Amino acid sequence: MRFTRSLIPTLREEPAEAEALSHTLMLRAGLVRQLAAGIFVWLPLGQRVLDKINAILRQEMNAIGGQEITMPVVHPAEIWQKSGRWDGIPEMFKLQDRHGRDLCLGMTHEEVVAWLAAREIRSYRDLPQIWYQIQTKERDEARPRSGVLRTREFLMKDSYTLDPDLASLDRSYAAHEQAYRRIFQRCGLRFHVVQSDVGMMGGLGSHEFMAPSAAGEDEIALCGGCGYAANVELARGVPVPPDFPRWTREEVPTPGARTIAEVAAHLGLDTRLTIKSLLYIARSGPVLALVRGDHHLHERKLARALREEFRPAHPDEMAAILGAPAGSVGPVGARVTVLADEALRGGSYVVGANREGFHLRGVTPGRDFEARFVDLHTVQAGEACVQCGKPLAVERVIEIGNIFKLGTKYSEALGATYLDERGQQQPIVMGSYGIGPARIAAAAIEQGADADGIVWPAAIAPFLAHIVVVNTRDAAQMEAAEGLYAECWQQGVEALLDDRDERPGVKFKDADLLGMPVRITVGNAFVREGLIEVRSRRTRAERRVPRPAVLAAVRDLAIA
RNA sequence: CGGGGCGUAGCGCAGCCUGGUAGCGCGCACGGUUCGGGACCGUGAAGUCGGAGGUUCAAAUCCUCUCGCCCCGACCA
Repeated sequence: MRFTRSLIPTLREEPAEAEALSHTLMLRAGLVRQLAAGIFVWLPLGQRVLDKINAILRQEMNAIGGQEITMPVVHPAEIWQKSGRWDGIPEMFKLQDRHGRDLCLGMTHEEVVAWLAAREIRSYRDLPQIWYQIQTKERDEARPRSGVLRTREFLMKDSYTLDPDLASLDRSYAAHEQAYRRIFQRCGLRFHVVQSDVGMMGGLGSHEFMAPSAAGEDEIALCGGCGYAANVELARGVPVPPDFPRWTREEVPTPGARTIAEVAAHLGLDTRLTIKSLLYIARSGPVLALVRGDHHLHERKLARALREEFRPAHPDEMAAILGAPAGSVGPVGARVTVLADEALRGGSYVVGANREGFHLRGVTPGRDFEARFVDLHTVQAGEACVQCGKPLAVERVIEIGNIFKLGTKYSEALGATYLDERGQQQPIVMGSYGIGPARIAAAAIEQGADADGIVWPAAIAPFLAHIVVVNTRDAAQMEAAEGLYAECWQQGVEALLDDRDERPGVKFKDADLLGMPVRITVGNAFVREGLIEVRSRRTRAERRVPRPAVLAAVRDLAIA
């Protein structure tokens, strides 16, 4: 690829709309352009990155027996109505055809896979199967953000396993986990595999592949001692308990104190000696959820404990149900269901008195009020690991892949069954597995970039080598560069030739911004001494070598 | 969906408060001088000031509505 004949629109300045590092750099390096909120055009260089990633995906999926197929983007409503997912998913794009038939745009393909399996799989002899595709997904996200990290239209490698039973599913699932590890390793990413919430997907278990990055939307808890790793939406930790004072239960005035911080300051206490009382309205009635004053309630944890729909109470409901405004409510004497975080068991705390401007001191959950103890608080760094007791670390991460054990939910809904060895009809056991190639690209940028621009892992770089001709009007330089360019491609080294009639500084800056692993410079050293400069983008190590040694130096530095 | 911010030339921004018909830097085109880390001089092209309505002799500027984009939160199959 020659720069002068390519669409590589690099930007000198940071685009105003970009906040995340990867977003800024993808725009500046001319990889993508945004058409609308969460909808992107992939330009030639960005497309090459996706192609590299997709090639790795295909290799590793094929290696575990995956068969590539392509399913449609447009789906009839019927299959989603059968699975029960037609209603209640706000992210689903819905439309009608000219006859008024309901259709939707595919946000995932369990329904189509189950439909296909229902028609084509008949016997246990047909199982197991692994089907995958690399295809566009459409999700009307409430808030697209961070460049290509959360978009409304995106490419996804999604695969689906069909197995006769749970033991076989476990094998398919394990094969995927191993394939995913290889994929992310080959893409040059740092990542963790963590336990995750199965969410509304329903299912028997799931894991997420998480790449550490400040731009991530998720947080995970990690134990350096035993390897425990989980998304904070379900990660459990044991907080260090505070020293409880010996106090007798009594009501104390806390005029004007509305927040935990104000109450604690007013009483001269550590916030860890207070309890935060949060009122929710569930379908079956009001629920008071309690966490320690310095903790945050995780609503996904509350959702798992309640198993019904709920929402935060409005201020007037709080007053009507508990007789006090938000800052003064508490569990003692409250005639509502009380859920208390397990960290509160056995301690002695300050809680709201359900009387405006007053709190109760010396309250022990379980003794002074009845409560169901469940895990509700969001793990914080430093809490003890539930498995080994070592302190947990909390890291911000980008979700680059996930794997689900689905079970028979979709196969039963769509009638995907097989006949077992005894001629009995059985539902097919399914698994589903996803990877977002754009997120791999963004995570690679986030993890590798330096102050000058992108630093691509060699495996997914648009090109391995970037040839800079210092002076394109010097015939000798141009001829040498052309020769090197041809030789690179002949030898399987994909190269970009910057043949623009620009000053060297411009070309060096762009080379750094674009981030190819190796830069080859043809300039004065060649004119004077016949030497070519070969330089590593990542380490900045540079070698001056005679022409015949260039390719070897390129390969050498690309690995370094 | 709740909260906040921003829409002026391809990009980054000023002008708006205090109305008088648009400007700077980069980029782009042409000419010249330069040429190893985003050169310099000169000339030039390019803008329905997001859109609609209103106030006014006059609106980028004031008012109303509306569309779009970004950020925080909720949500995220």
